[in-house]
Amino acid sequence: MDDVFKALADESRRSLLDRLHARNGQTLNDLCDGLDMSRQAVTKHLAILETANLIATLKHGREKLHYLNPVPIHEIGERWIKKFDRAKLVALGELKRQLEKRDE
Amino acid sequence: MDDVFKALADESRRSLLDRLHARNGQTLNDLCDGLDMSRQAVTKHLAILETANLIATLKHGREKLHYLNPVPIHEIGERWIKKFDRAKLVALGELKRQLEKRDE
DNA sequence: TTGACATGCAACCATTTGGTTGCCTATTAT
DNA sequence: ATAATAGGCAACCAAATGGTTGCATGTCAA
Repeated sequence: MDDVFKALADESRRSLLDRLHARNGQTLNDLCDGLDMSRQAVTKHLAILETANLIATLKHGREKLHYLNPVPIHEIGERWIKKFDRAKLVALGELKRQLEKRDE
Repeated sequence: MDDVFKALADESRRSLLDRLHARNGQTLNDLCDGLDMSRQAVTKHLAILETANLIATLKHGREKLHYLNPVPIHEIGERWIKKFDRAKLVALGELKRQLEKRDE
């Protein structure tokens, strides 16, 4: 799971996932289009996403097709984010009131 | 939002959030307890979490109390993870079938 | 008021990260 | 057959990251 969080920490990688979400099965060159970085940089990002199991690839001739795997993202939602959903932000005023009590 | 993703990318920081989730309003020293790193390292992690608005702090005498703010985590769930929830992992067999079609 | 305690600040360090360039290999099209 | 196309590999680099240590400051208690 750490792999997934680390992979998601980079904006370029999140935008690659967005692109695949918009259109699945793109080649490396497709994914490079319009991006302000070298093909090799993109390759590295894709490798990190693949290691985190966020994308799966399939060779087809000289092309490599990239497919989004939404499962790990879903699991982060289920196993991590949901835990915090019940917690509510205690207003600062409320906090202060509690603190006053502590002193009595 | 990038701040939040980056803050969550580190296991130590996620576990600090977990600790606050278990018991809110802990001091720096509380949070250091049992952790295998210096107080200053923890301070830095907490600063990053605070910048990402994941925790709020309140000075109380010589102590600094740390409170979890679950809102940004919730927002990542709503604004980012939900988007991918509808996407389904296309089985590899399915993918291959699609590829065969491409060639015709 | 003086010592202990809770925290802050700054300099420093090794490793990781995100990027580059140059060249190599494999597949396709002419 | 040959050139163009798609991608892979490796070396290198600067900056960010996660950690350390040493010292300073502010607050509480004896």
